[in-house]
Amino acid sequence: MSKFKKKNVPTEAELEVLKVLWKTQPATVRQIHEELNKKQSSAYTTTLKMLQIMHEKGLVERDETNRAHIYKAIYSEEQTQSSILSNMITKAFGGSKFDLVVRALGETASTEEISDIRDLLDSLEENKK
Amino acid sequence: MSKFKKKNVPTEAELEVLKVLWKTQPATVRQIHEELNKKQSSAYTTTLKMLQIMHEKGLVERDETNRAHIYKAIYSEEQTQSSILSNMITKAFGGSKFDLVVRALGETASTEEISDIRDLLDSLEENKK
DNA sequence: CCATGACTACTATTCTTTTCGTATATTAGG
DNA sequence: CCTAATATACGAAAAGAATAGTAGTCATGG
Repeated sequence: MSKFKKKNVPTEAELEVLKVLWKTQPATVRQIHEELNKKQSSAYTTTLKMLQIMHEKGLVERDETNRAHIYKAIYSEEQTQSSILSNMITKAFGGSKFDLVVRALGETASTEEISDIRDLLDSLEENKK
Repeated sequence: MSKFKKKNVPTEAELEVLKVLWKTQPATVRQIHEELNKKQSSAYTTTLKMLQIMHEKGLVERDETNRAHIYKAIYSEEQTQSSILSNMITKAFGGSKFDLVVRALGETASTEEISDIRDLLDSLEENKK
């Protein structure tokens, strides 16, 4: 019986790294770094450090067989989005998932979006059968 | 014409303060502090400082007429939730509100929740007419 | 074989957020 | 009045996140 589930919510910079990983799974630091630098430049060691920290935290795993370690995200994008969401529901929506959806759809939902959501609900109920 | 809209996303500690304010609008630092301490204790000046910072940032306004300043949130809980959400949609959901809703409803939506959402969608379309 | 380039580890710096101590002013009770 | 309680302001320490520099190692092409 585990005491407290370690919160797996990545920080902002970590999320950027994860995005790259999700696109091109196992990857070396070098590859990840190049990809990140397309958006905004930083030192190679910054990316490296980031990966090392994420490894300690258990956000990524790596293959150390060769000199250049090869990284993979441990949690999928979907899983991560879910944990970000549930963290947020707790902190900013009084624990109510419904409130979050209301707020998200609330003001600016287009007619099209609305029917998309309807379809989603339909398929959710299907699966429940 | 304003250049860049200042992001109004409160930090975690700021959000805690805001929650108290939304419950018992205008309030003194003392009142806010007592309320916060029910959850977790901290120094009075910590709460004070928090409010001062939030004031500078334009998250709260205050009445300085009397010695004990009286604070009010500038943005409603709904507005704040919206900006937190849109911030998050940008950063973690590739800008897709739909994806966020999918993720939120995805796994654990109960039958009851689903029908609640349907009702919500109905009323959204009503308003659109 | 060895010099050069590329890799990891470690440490330090910077920036932001959060927390708190101290100084100073104001108010109210005895 | 004057002391004790309570405010604000200010500065700075502490904690967390992000960035970067340096040292040492490995591997490989010339």
